[in-house]
Amino acid sequence: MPPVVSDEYRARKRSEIIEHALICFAEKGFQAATIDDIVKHSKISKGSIYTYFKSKEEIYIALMNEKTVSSTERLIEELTKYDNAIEKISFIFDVYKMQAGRGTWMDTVKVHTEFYLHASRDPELRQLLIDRAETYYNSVIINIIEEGKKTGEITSKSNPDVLARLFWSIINGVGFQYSALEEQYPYEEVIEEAKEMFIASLK
Amino acid sequence: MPPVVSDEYRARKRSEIIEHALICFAEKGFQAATIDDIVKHSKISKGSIYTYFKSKEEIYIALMNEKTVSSTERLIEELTKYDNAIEKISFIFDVYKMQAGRGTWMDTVKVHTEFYLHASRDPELRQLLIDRAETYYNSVIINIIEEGKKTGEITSKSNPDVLARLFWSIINGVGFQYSALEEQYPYEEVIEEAKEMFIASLK
Amino acid sequence: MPPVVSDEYRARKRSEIIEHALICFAEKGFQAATIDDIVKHSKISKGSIYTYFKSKEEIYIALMNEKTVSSTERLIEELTKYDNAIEKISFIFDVYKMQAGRGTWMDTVKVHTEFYLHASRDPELRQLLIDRAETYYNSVIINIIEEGKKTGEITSKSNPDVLARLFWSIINGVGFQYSALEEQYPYEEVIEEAKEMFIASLK
Amino acid sequence: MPPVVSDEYRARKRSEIIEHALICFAEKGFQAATIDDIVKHSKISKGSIYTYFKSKEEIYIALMNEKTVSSTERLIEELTKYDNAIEKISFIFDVYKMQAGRGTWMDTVKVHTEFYLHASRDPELRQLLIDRAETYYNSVIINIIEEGKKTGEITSKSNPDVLARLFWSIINGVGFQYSALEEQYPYEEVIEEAKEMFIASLK
DNA sequence: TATGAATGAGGATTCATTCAT
DNA sequence: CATGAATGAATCCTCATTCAT
Repeated sequence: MPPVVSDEYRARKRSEIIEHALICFAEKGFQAATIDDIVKHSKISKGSIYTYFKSKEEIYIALMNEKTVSSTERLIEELTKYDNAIEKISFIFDVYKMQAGRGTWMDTVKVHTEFYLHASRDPELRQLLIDRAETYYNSVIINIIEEGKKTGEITSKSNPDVLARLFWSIINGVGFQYSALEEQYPYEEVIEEAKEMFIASLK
Repeated sequence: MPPVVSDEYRARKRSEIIEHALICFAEKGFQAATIDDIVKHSKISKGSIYTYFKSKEEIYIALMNEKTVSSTERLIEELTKYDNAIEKISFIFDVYKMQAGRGTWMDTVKVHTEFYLHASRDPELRQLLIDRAETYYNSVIINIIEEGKKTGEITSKSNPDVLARLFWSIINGVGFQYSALEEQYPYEEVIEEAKEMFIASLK
Repeated sequence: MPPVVSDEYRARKRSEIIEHALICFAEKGFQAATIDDIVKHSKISKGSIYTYFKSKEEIYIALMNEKTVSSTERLIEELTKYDNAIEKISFIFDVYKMQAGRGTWMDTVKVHTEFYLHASRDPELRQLLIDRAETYYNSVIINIIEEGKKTGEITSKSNPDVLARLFWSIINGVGFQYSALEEQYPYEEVIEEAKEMFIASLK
Repeated sequence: MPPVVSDEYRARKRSEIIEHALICFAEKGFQAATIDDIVKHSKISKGSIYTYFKSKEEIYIALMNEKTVSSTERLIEELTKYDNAIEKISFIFDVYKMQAGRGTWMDTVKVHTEFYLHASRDPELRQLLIDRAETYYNSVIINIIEEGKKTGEITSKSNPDVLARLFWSIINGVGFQYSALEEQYPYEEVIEEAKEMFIASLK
């Protein structure tokens, strides 16, 4: 018997659930958000959700994976447009700066941060986090820095790995404060300041 | 007739509960940690906990208040030892750098971060967060920067409020990543890098 | 897609829960009866009970509503068989007299009485009580009395509202004493005596 | 060693507790009223309450006993002022009629009714109820009726016990409805109507 | 696959009662 | 005797997950 529905149908349904789950998790937090919240928000029945994901936690993990992967892939692709290291760094700051005022992004930051906390308490997930920091985040910055050093754009003697860690810590720290304080936090100015500071330190 | 127990006794008991709650909340997260966990960990009976706090959330809030207030007060007091703005900033970075490897501090960071998320979803608590950011955090840095400008140590034209925001976002961002990744994260080096970067940008 | 279960199924389930709750409430009282008592008695799971009623109190209120409404409706319908006012009054006394020895009815009286106490302490429920006294109880008697006055059967000059109040107070008072003292209370004789007394006073 | 405090002191303290408990029980119901409510209302410490009564239920029982005994004794004494049976009955109705608007009395009725329910569920207390109905209540009315029959005032052929039961059922029924509906219930008129009806039936 | 009713373990909170001071 | 802190059993309710239709 052939599959009753296409793989593509299943993939779309999964995405749909994930999208609604993100909003629910952002609104109430992972623990406080219930499957019923997702049901209400997505209008997909509880039974259906459980045919696509075997637990609430699995939705959470899938959510994080897909967001990270897709956003990083897009970022890397866009970076190819620039061939100057400083411009690349500058571009990444600008990408985050542009997120100002976007609810979806604030939601993502909240869920992302909470997932970090969650994952840091589970050995398996923690490893995933560590791997991902390496694969998706640090390597991007390290590559740019090393490239910049070759061309002489960057003269900083600092350890590229440390710089990469600091880079993402700043992005996360600023984004997190913004997602919590919202309009009370001068997000764009702070990102701009961070950009100047970080780039100055590289030169 | 004298009171059955002194105010001081009660204050100590409250602190004791808070201390144990911090560990439990850090270990499992606020939602996942149960009152029974605190009972087991503290060996204080459930009923007793509820005579000192009227809900789990109240413990959480008290925990945050006391940690913030006492640590900030200590910090401010110690800052008076330095009369140079750059030295003051440098000292604060050093204070955080010294926390490396201290489990208690990593616990505090996790609980602190989670509380931020929690509070950002509750109008009343969110206001508390905003007020506290102003009163306890930003003002400290703004004062130092303005002092430094007067003495000519600091020449940066940037908005002191924005700088203060960035400062704490970096501290939080770095601390958070560290608390999640632990020994995988080169905390001391990152803090050192951040210190140099931030101070360079002020001059 | 058709609903998984019919409305009728749900209505029956609700009734079932209510029926078991009545017995539990009668046996121990509303407060003392636990949800687990209802679970044990009905063999319906706790979760299920909570999908039909959102709290123990809601079961209580539903219980009172359905009992009152259905029993009054039946009573009114049966009254149409008589076209003589005195016979109607006599019939109502007889209906209550017939309840002698029926455990279900004694249960209902107890729960009913306790609900009165409960409701008298809650502004919203108290209003419901007042409205119901008017709509379901007093009006029935007042209508009969006024009808009887027109036909000349009833010559009493007393206020029909006061007579209606007295009528129900007697029914309740007698029923309540009976439900508490059971076989120690000569219920049928007392109801009979009350009937004669009340009817004599109307003529 | 002689007793530290006099019996009279103890008796007064007990009464005091009982008086406050009555109000608390009336306000919230026996189960819902907590010992802490009584503590707050009476300003007597929890420990103290437990030196005078060994449980919450004991307060309840003591409350009922003292109220019943003292009020009945007073009633019987006052009845001696009348030497006519009808006047005596009339007087009792008047005593209850006079209670209109007295909060204390409405409180007593509520607590009394709830105690009935409570006691009817406990074999020991139920017996106490049955005995008391006989000793304190029915006998009073039966005596009057039998006296009235002797003097020829009363000609009713009805069983005096049944009449006595009906008498108290009416008093209770009317009182209870009044205590629940308060100003919505025309208490005085209903009592007056009941009095006329009952007396008419005796003659 | 889709649905939503059923399940019951789990968790926050309450409160009568005890007992050290 | 008086006090009120300590105790933990008891209870309501939630919610992730399962499964019959």
